[in-house]
Amino acid sequence: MLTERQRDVLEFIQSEQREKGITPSTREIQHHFGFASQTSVMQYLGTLERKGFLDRHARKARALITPVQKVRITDVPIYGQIPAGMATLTEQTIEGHVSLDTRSVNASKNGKTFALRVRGDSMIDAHIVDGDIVILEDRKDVQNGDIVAALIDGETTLKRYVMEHGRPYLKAENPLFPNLVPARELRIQGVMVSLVRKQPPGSRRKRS
Amino acid sequence: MLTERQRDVLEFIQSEQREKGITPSTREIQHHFGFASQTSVMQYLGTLERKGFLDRHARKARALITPVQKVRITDVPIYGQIPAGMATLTEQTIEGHVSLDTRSVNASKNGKTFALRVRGDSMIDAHIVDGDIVILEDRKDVQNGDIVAALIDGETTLKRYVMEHGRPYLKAENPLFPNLVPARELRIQGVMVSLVRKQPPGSRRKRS
DNA sequence: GGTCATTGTGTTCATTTGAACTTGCGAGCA
DNA sequence: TGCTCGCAAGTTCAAATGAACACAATGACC
Repeated sequence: MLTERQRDVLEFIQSEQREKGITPSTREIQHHFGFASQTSVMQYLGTLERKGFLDRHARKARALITPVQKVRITDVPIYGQIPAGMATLTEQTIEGHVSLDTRSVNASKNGKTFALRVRGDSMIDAHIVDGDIVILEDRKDVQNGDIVAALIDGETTLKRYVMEHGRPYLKAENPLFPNLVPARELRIQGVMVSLVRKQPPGSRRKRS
Repeated sequence: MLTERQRDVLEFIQSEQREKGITPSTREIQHHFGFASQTSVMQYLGTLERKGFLDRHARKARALITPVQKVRITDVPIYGQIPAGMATLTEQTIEGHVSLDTRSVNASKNGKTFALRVRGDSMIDAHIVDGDIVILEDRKDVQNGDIVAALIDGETTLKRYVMEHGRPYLKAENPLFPNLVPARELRIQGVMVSLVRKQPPGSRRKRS
């Protein structure tokens, strides 16, 4: 898709953005590669834009936008507890944010992505422990075996969604916790797509 | 710390960065607030910089750096395998990147941060499974009980660092794996600070 | 009353910066 | 052979942009 040289230019732009926090100007790119003219740079930028690796704001300074900042990084709100409906999610219930790049999250564009802080060890056998932050997506197509956040008795719990004999139930991944068979409807708030765990150095984590 | 007006300016800059991907110029800030002169903007920028809410690259266009992009988000390289010395880490051995915000990672500024993809189930009892990405920091102060990446026989392995009777050894968190007592020196490449797991929906993950 | 930080206006300047035009070279292709 | 495409040099322009200088109003604090 890109020639080697074109990739070099793109990577230089991205690394400058990461390291200095600002986009390089055409002349800075020129000098880095030792070009005697800016025209070369202009051509690379034009090509990269045409191929979709770059967005430019015409006539503005340092106005290059690479997928690094535009597509990849998502700011995900962490909720302590999810109330009844997704509609009632407000800024108030947000505990904090995690920023992750889209690829490491597997997030699709359509669904709303959010995060929950895990409390308790009911999913310990799925290697999800107390304090972990699970990233979920509000999607419709729940599949058998997915780990989901569901609303049971006004509380949000994380369980595995299991379909058996045509009827779904929620399975805790810990023999000490009971499975939940929904009385009427099952309200799925999100499907787990990713997990983030802080590991404070120096504090030994208990083993199960 | 900041006056209301100063906060307004800072928030405008940050929201432009998030939405458009580029930093506003002084004139854009000026027009947004309806100032008749750029000098007002210059004063705000000066104040914000003095108070530490902003970094500026003098004489460069759109070169404002706010904590949004500078402090919070770190781009962490993922290595498949770490060769002998940290010095030999090059772009070539990088498998990809994860972007995380500094807070969720607990990363300190001094140490180099990097990531490793976990292979095998030797840390299963610490709830680290095959395919997980562990974020590590290259630091000197390894403490008893930390999970570390260490170099053993030319291979990088993830183990728990345990100090016993004044002598350190590496403990696998899986009864099926042996502990490693270093013959001579123990080469710690990094201390685990965080973990990221992708959970592909629809594919049921095996339990231990 | 005096000092200081904050918030402004009005104006001017030098630099930075994106962009356009022309020319040249070599590789691959019909 | 002629054609396109990637890569690059050389030159020039106009717009975008940060920065400086002088002046002024307001409110807090002593």
